[in-house]
Amino acid sequence: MNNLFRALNDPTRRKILEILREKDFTAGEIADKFEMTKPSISHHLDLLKQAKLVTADKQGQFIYYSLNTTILDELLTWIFTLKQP
Amino acid sequence: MNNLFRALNDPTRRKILEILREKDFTAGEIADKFEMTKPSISHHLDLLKQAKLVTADKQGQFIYYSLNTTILDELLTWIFTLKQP
DNA sequence: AAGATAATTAGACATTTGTCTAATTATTTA
DNA sequence: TAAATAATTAGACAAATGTCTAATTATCTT
Repeated sequence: MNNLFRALNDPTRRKILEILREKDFTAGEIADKFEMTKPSISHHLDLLKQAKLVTADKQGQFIYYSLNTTILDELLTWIFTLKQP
Repeated sequence: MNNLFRALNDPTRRKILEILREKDFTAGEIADKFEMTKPSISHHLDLLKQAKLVTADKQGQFIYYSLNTTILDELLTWIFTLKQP
């Protein structure tokens, strides 16, 4: 859970997740959507990967990133438990 | 949302929320459940309050803290949107 | 009114985090 | 095979974070 909360605790990373909701993108395509250097985005992608919120699929020299929402079920359960009377 | 994610991104604060799920506690009672100084817990409670995850109710020299889960609805909506195909 | 108790605020300090530039690795293409 | 392209890794650095001790504020009790 620690990695998950850490990954979500940054607006850039949350935006990346929202972008990947539409479809898969390469690291470069994602970086193009931000006013930030590629290494910074690469680092954010790494944290998202550590949290298993995204998966990376290398195709030639490109790396496609996909959203993985199943890991969020853990978070949903935690929230629901907290909300339970 | 920033304050919310920030507040949740710490194991001590998440534990405090879980403790408050049972019933309201004073700051001192909460602090007693951790191996950490009172000022540190006070600081965590402040961040939780900033995120509106808890409310504080002063009764005499005691301050009772209560869980507020309604603020989590915002987070639930965000997660569900992300999960939506 | 003085001392005791509950809690916060202030300030210091080490660790973590987010960003950058420069360098490196891997792949494609001329 | 050399140059170009995509992406990451390495290392530096400022800002944010979590913890502590000491001091302060507010309330209660004798």
